[in-house]
Amino acid sequence: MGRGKIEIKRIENSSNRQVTYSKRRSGIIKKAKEITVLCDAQVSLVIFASSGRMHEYCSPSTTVVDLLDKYHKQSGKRLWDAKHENLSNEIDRIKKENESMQIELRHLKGQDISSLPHKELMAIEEALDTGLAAVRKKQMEFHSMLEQNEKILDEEFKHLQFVLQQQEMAMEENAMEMENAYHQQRVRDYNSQVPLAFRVQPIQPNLQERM
Amino acid sequence: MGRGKIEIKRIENSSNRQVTYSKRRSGIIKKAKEITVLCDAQVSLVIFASSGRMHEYCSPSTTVVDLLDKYHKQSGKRLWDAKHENLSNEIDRIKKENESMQIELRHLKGQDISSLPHKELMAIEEALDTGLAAVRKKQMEFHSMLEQNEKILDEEFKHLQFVLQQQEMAMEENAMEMENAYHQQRVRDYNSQVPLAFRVQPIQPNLQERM
DNA sequence: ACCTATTTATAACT
DNA sequence: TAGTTATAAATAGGT
Repeated sequence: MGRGKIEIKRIENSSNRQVTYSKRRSGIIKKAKEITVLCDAQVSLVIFASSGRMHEYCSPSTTVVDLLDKYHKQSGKRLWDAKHENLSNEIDRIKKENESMQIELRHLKGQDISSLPHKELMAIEEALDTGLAAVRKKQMEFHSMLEQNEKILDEEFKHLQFVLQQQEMAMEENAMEMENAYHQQRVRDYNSQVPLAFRVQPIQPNLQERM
Repeated sequence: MGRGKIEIKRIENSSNRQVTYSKRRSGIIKKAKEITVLCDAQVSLVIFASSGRMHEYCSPSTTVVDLLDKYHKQSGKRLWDAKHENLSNEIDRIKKENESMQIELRHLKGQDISSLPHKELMAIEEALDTGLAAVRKKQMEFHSMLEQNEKILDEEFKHLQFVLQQQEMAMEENAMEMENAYHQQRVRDYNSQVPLAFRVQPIQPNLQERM
């Protein structure tokens, strides 16, 4: 299309070739843009001139990498290196695992079970029963542990109370003894002035030894 | 270029769009071929239709991978690495998700609950209770459906039995009538030779009518 | 899929 | 490298 028809073969004249290259390049890119808009297609186009200069076009809302990823999947060619492929496979694998776990979780929570075959329902019920039993057992253990703790604390408390009481008594006795000592001195002082027949006898003479 | 000018915007008519897509796609690919020959350029062209179908062109003596490698180098964009990194991140993300789901599943199954705080145990117990209730409800529904089915089948069976019985009776009656007819003929034959006083009277003369 | 009027791309030229 | 134009090529709409 032009002033003259040309054969499709390498243009020997280098400057002609260069001119044709840029004109046709922009033509192709224009057409690529048009087909993306008209037919909502996605296009990845990379052109290298013989000089090595590169031009690219990629339809909007995507990237060359994305398109090449799709290309990779569809063509089955090993565009990406092995590592890459491994990663992709791993992702797929994990995603599947994820999904099945999600389903299992939902089932255990009683969701999405409407269309389940009876056998599976039974299995789920059994799993739930088992789980519940285990959890309740744990709860019981926890509970009895609490009780145990309480018992121990209680005993400890009683023991402390006892010790405290003893200490108090000891102090009291001490005080009493001091008092006694003081008092007996006074008694002695007094007795020395009072006849023996009038002296008061203690009811429990050895009280301090017994406590 | 055509019978009419068209605006460059999405073609709403789907079949028109499809037709235009194939025409223009082959046009672009043709031009890509031409520019490679005329200007010895290298072209990598990948086109995806909105349907997902893919077409590609790659200039001869090279491959999409080679061109992408060049593209990769020239564009300076670290597409490869970026992609790689994305994949790795995705894997990490999913793995974490996976792990937490796995833990949750184990807990619901009553495993690894020893070191759980009491509050979480309670939550798990509640979840299990809820799930169990839902599953049991479903089971009940299933069961009552079975019963219903059984009832219906039972009734159907009884009905069939009844019909069968009727048919059998009808056949029996038929046979008896034939027998009777035959027998009476003989009786008549015989009676014609025997005096009236010796004839046998049937005990229930109208038996066939009553059945 | 083919046809063709018309639009578009572009070869040669400036 | 850019603009012009005659012409080839692509293609929109129809069959």
